[in-house]
Amino acid sequence: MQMPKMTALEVDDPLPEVGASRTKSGASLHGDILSRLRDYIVEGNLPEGGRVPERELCEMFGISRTPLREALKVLASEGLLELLPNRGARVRALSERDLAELFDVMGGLEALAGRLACENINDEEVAEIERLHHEMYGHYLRRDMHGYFQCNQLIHQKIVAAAGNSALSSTYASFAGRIRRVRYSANLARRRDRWGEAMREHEAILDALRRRAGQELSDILFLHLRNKQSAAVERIELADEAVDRR
Amino acid sequence: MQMPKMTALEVDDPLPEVGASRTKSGASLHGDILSRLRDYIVEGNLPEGGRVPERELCEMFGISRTPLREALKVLASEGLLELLPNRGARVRALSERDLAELFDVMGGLEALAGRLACENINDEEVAEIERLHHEMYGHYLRRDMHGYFQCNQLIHQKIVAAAGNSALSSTYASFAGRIRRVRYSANLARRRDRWGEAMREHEAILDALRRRAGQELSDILFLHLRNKQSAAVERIELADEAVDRR
DNA sequence: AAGCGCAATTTTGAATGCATATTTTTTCAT
DNA sequence: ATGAAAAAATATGCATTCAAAATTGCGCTT
Repeated sequence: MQMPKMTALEVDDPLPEVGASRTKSGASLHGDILSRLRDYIVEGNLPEGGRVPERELCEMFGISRTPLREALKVLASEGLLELLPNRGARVRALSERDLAELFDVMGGLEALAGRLACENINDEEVAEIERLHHEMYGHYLRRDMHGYFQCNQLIHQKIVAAAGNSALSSTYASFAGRIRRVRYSANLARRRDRWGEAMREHEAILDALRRRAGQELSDILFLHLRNKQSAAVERIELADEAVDRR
Repeated sequence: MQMPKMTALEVDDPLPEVGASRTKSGASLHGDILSRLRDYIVEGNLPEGGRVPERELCEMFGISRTPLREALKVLASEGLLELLPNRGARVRALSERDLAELFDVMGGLEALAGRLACENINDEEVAEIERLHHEMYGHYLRRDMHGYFQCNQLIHQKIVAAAGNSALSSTYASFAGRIRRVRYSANLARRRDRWGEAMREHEAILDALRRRAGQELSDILFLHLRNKQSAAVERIELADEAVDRR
């Protein structure tokens, strides 16, 4: 019923095709499957440390094992999965330490982004970030966590984009994805006293950016991420105690 | 001796098995092929921008196309290759700008490494780097480019290792590989006047490390890489004029 | 009834096969 | 002879197949 007849024009849609809607309009089938599977995992649809069901996924995406397995190897090299010899792929479980490491790397990448952004950014881009900053401040005052979070992410993304370095951008995106998977299960940085602190850090970020003070911005961003890290790791610890671990 | 023969006892060795000697003792065939192929490409055995001969490589490694193609996808995601739809893989040609971007990211990663190293490094590790530094200085005085280069690399590697962050280490290694491929064709940073400057920068690096001045070290390292970048890019420009490009 | 061993089933890793797309070669008209 | 068109050869992408490993199920022993 949903086994794709190998070649010829097959138009039947095997299943609702998970993630088919917002897929980065696929070039090749491989690339298509890759991003769809990545999204599927990042969004936490597979249990932490759980086996990756090759057969099911093939049926879900309506493809054979070959392109799926190619995607698995790539996702493993990205750090989202781990491959056990003769035992297939698992969703990589992140220890507290792993998470701390990832945050530090994110911090390093953002620090770099900040420095480069100061070299390259133009006034409009700064104005745009400024706008987002004030919008975020509004959310902060209204205690709108969700809106705040969204602006926050956007600001960080804008800074990375303003760095104008594609190698940096893609590396950053990859790490963001790895961390995001965790974020889905345990929503981060909800500590009340952390919030005000974060807001103040963002003031400093904007200020340094306005002055194009690259080195300073670099430093603030790293420390900002360090603080995010502490908040996040605390959060995970709590979550780990509530649920059970591994 | 170390090739786990897959199916029936097929003992015939199609070809000398490139890179079989120093392979990272293969866990799976996939991982084995992956690192062997990566080394093969990084060492510049395939022409820049040239087609990757699937068939030949299969014969060379004595495997079928499936694991090879898996490796190709991974190497493409690492940025070493690019995949053209229906036209296979090409060795990714790095423009001047690409190279500058890669150096900047390396700089950002080393800056991070320096900062983290200052938090974690112990006295023995500092002593080891100090030893390497002095050895390197000896090479500098004797104008021994090769020895200098080797010590230099080792120092940078030691700093990254001292950061004690595995995510950082593997990302760093990946970028180093991408840049190294270029380094093989055009040996970098041979400008005479640059050499003394680099040596002075290394003095500052060691000094900051001794004082565990993370922020300072971070900054020095980024700028150090920036200067390396300029030297390298100049070098490439010259090489590009001599040969022909793309 | 719990533990153990062995066969059946499932899953994994990799080779092979096949249809399509691309590249090269040949043919033919100008 | 030159260039376009057609045909052959080749390469690519993906499906399928197959052998080995792992997992499961079942009967047997204790």
